[in-house]
Amino acid sequence: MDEFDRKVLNSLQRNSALARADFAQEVGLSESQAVRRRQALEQSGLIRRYRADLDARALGFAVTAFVHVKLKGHSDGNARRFRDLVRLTPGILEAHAVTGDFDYLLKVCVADLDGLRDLVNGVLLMHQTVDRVRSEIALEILRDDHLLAL
Amino acid sequence: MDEFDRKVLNSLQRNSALARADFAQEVGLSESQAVRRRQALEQSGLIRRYRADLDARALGFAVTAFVHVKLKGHSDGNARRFRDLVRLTPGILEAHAVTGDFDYLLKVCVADLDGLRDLVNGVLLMHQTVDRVRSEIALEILRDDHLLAL
DNA sequence: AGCGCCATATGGATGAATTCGACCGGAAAG
DNA sequence: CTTTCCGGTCGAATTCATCCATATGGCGCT
Repeated sequence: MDEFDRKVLNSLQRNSALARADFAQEVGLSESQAVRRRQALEQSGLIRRYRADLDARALGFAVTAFVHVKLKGHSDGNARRFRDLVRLTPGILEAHAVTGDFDYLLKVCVADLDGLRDLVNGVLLMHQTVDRVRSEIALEILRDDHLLAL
Repeated sequence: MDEFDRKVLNSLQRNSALARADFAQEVGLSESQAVRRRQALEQSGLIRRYRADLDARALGFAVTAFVHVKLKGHSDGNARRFRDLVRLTPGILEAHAVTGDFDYLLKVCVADLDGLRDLVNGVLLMHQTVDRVRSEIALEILRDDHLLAL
């Protein structure tokens, strides 16, 4: 992990669709070497995958919200069941176990407030493991680039 | 936006590095048509960009946290200055204006707790516009695929 | 409904450009 | 001196951009 690897990762996390020549120039290496670096980083697992970043708003997902969740008990079984719920429920973009008054923080993206209600009241609160939730609706996205500060 | 477009977007948001042939098969169209659909969706802006998803943990970013921020006043100037701060500060992956007791919710990713302290105490709380913050540290990532439920 | 007509969608083909994978000789580092 | 890193080359595979012929789906008209 030297400066070139960082430049490779930085270039790819910003735009993985660059032509080889442009990519190599951005990295500051020859094509062959820049690509070798990239392949090594893919092989090592530091690059998890390549994905398309979609415009949620334009696709009709008007509501992004952050939902805090507190479980009823804290048994292993409850945690496992909630984990399965989170993994299988569409519309959940991220889910983290967090410190603080709540147990989990979910980032969700749905079509409208009805969708949020269905998710919160219909899915989360209906689940046996869930005690209570608190939702915060995203009014505006100031930044959403997921860029690691390499 | 028919079912094929949805399949194209779904395939790409999961894995944008598929070979053309595999991509077309996943979509259920011929190569030429599947690619035409993809190009149209790129052109329309529904596909914002292609990016590499990096393994933050393996890269030494051990701490992910969610930081609620409340501004001192709610003048336009304050909001604008805070927006600039957020845009320019490395380590902030997302920033949203949200409903609730706080004004903003930031997702940050830093090397360690010192890095979080530097960001919260050194950057955010030092800023003129910021009244108070509340940090929640991610103890575990249950889900992080950012998959829209197309 | 039946019929022609048009715009669009589709699958396939083509040659050009790009990417890939492997290789090579030289430079740099240990 | 040996290992690793680098830049460049080569042919093969893939992707790209374009074209073509057909198929499909409305749409107006009878």
